[in-house]
Amino acid sequence: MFDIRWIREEPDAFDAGLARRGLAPMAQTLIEIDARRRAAQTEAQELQTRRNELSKQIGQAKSKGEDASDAMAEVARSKDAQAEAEEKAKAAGDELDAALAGIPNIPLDEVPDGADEDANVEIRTWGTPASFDFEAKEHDALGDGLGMMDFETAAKMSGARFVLLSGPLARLERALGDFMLDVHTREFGYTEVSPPVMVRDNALFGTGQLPKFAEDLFKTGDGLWLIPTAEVTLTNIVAGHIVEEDYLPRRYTAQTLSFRSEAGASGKDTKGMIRQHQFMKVELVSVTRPEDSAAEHERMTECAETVLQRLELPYRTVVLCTGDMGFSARKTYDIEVWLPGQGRYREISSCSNCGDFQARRMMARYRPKEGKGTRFPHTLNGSGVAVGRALIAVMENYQNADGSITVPDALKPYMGGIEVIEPNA
RNA sequence: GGAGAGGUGGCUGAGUGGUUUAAAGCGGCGGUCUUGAAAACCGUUGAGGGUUUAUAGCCCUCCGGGGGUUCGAAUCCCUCCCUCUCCGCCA
Repeated sequence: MFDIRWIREEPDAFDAGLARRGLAPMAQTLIEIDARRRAAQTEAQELQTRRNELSKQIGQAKSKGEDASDAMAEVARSKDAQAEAEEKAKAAGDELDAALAGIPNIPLDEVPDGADEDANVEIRTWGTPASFDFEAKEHDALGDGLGMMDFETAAKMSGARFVLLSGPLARLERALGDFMLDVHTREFGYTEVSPPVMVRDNALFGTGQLPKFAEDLFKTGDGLWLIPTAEVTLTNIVAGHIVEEDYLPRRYTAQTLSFRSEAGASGKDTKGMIRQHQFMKVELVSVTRPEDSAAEHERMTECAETVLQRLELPYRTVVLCTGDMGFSARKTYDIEVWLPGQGRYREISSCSNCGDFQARRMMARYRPKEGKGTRFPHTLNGSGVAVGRALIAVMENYQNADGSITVPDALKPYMGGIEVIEPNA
């Protein structure tokens, strides 16, 4: 959400930012609505000032037993005009808010321009894709061979895009989540959180999923939404609060299920568990002072990369171009893990700096040590990492010729003595 | 689901229609004292918006959200939301 005062002062910069997102200029329209709003508001306020004076006079006159009918008559006459001005101001304000709520964040200068993922820029790679002396299989073939990844049974009760894991493979998913939480809490200072996974409209408005992306979400009969990512709940921890500057930075992590309707993805990744309606994810959220968010963004991305390094999974990190970034982000790094079965890199984490875009929407503020008033902090979120996709990556990278999966060293403490996952007899 | 009690400034918490501008405490900030710190004492300290070159003034709004009564509402009425307590049900 943008500050209309900033748009008023820098309309060209605002429109230039929109253009990089492929959007038409809006500054002039917004400024016109805002001008209407302010004119009506000023008028209403002036009438209110007069009314306040008169009410005071009436009170004084009455207490002395004097006649106040002239003042009362004047108040009565101005009532309609004031109500009309107030109504106009509110209508224009609502119109302005609705327009602003649908405008995405503007990319930082260093973000590469581009229409889609083909214009993303690789900034580093880590590890070397292993070469197998047999034909590497995809995770769903491996899972089927193990007898521990069952799409049919899941489909019977839930439909497409669900899976049922069992035995050591189910445990491997649990081990991955535990391992990731341990890394982030013990080594990187994140506070572990166990948040709700159902939220109200206002929480999703705060992080930017609403009002524009309702179709990507699941909604319950009671009007609650299932979170598409724990970014929603972790970021909304600070919603509506004014905190002291010393409180920042805040760093939260949580392992939760995420729910996505995948409305726009029909026909995409229909095979396997790459794209599910429900998946486990460890999420990282940071709330920082504005001047710290760029460094925090790098740090957060390193936290996510550390998970893959410990698991010895080759990956590359890319910076998303303007056309591939999410609604609330001003800059995003994607981490893509190497999948030998698919023979390509696939997204396993996305780390975004949202600037003050979300903080404004959820009225999260802090009180600076120096100077007056309050400021909006910056919010960042990143997967640290997607547990479901990490499971896939481990399976494909640690597969053996006989279809078994070697447990990565980093996960052995979490697997209760299981070192190799063997097919069910 | 039934009954009841509440939602007040960064936090706790007074205040039931008019001597406007919400008491007090805590916290924060400044100062006195001290070699320094703590304690004590004194002072100060809300948010959003309009106007404006202005983080100066002046003005408006804000006591959960919305609506109403009144010349005037934290205070009265309606409605919605939320929190808490007891009962019922229940992982």
